[in-house]
Formats: sequence, structure tokens, C-alpha cells
Amino acid sequence: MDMTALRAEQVATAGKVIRHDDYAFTSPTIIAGADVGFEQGGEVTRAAIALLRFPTLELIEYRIARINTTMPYIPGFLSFREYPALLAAWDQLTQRPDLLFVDGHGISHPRRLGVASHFGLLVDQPTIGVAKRRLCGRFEPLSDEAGAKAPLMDKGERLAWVWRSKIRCNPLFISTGHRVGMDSALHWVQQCMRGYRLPEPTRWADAVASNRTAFQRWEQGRGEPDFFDLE
DNA sequence: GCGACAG
DNA sequence: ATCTTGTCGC
Repeated sequence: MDMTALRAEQVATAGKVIRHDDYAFTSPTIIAGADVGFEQGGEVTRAAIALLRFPTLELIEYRIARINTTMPYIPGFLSFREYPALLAAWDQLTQRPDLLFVDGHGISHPRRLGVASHFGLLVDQPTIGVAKRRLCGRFEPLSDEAGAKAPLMDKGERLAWVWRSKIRCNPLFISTGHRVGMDSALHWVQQCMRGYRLPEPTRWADAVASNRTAFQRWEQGRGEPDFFDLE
């Protein structure tokens, strides 16, 4: 693969990302979480998208897609590896969320095109990047209390909020994906917290993708009528 | 040249 | 990301 060409594509595509609020709702009705994982030694890429009602945060729908992996993981080029599977899961949804949380960075990326921004642009949806680790930029040390935050700075730009969502946990990196300003991004993420380090949409997407126990209880409760058309 | 480096 | 058991601390 031609890294030079991909790098140029990122710079060009990043120019189309909308970094401010550009959505109609005052309060969202549906917020989704997206998660990507790998199976069979990495040969298969699996994407999961979970839709939650807002503000109750109850799971209302989920979709899982599996496709053959096309690219290896290379820091800075994550979106090219993950978006095909995300698009496949997205196309299966019967309804669109108002907001989508994507695992990984948005504009807090060397060329300002993390997976949250790239995917948001592809489906023209408001997205927020929720990353667990830093990719680029610097920030002042955070105090220990839950709620502590500091701006992530890179080359004079404020790219994300480094936010300690829970005491004794490493902070999260909340950034603009597409069509959601940095402050709003943090705001909506904060509205989706329920006592864990990660927001509910992200946790559900992960639970659904890895068939976690909490998800299995939900699956049980819905009576498994359409066990087959779910993936 | 050396270290950093989302998932 | 994924492979994987127990274990230390609140």
C-alpha cells in the first residue's frame, strides 16, 4: 500500500471535516456507539454498532458486520483499516442515530483525520471520537478528581478534551469527529456516563461485539424472535 | 538518529 | 486489537 498517497488523501479529506455543531436536534433521540474488533488472528474485521435511546440509554438495536481484513494496523492510518466494516454495519441499521460515538480519535490526529472524523464524513453523520489513549499532541497533567480536564494541544491547535471520566482511571480523549464541536462533544459524552470509565454507547457496542454477559441478558429478555436476522 | 505510536 | 489467571486495591 502507498502510504504517501494515503497521507495525501487524509490531508485532502480532513479539509472537508466540519468542526462545529451542525445538527438539528436540541437533545438527541438516539445515540449510537461503534466498536471494531478482530477475529481469526486478525484475518476478519468485526464492527458493531449499538443504538441507544436518549436520555434513558437503553439499548434499542444493534448490528454486527464481519468482512475480510484489508489493511494492517499502522498508527495514523487506523480509519482505512476499520471503516469498511463500520460501513457494512451502518448499512444494516433500520434507523439512523442522531449522534455516533466512535472508538478512537476524531480530529486529534497528526493530519486531523482520525477514524471518527473519516467515518463521520463518509456517512455524513455527526460523530464524536472517544479514545482511550493519546495519538498526538500534548496536555498538562490532570488532577486526580473525576471530572478533571485539560485541552489536548498540537501545533497551536486545541484538538480534544483530555477528560478523567472516573476517579483512579486514565483519562479519555474526546474530540470532534464531524459536525460536532469539541465542547459539545464532551457535553454529550458526559450525558452518557453511568458510572464507568466509558460512555454507555461505547460500552454497549463493545458488549454486543464481544457477546458480553450484560448483552446476553438483554438478548434473553427480548425473547430471541429474530435471532437470525441480527447479523 | 531516536522515541512515540488510536485500535 | 488479541492472547489470557490471578491478583492487588478500593
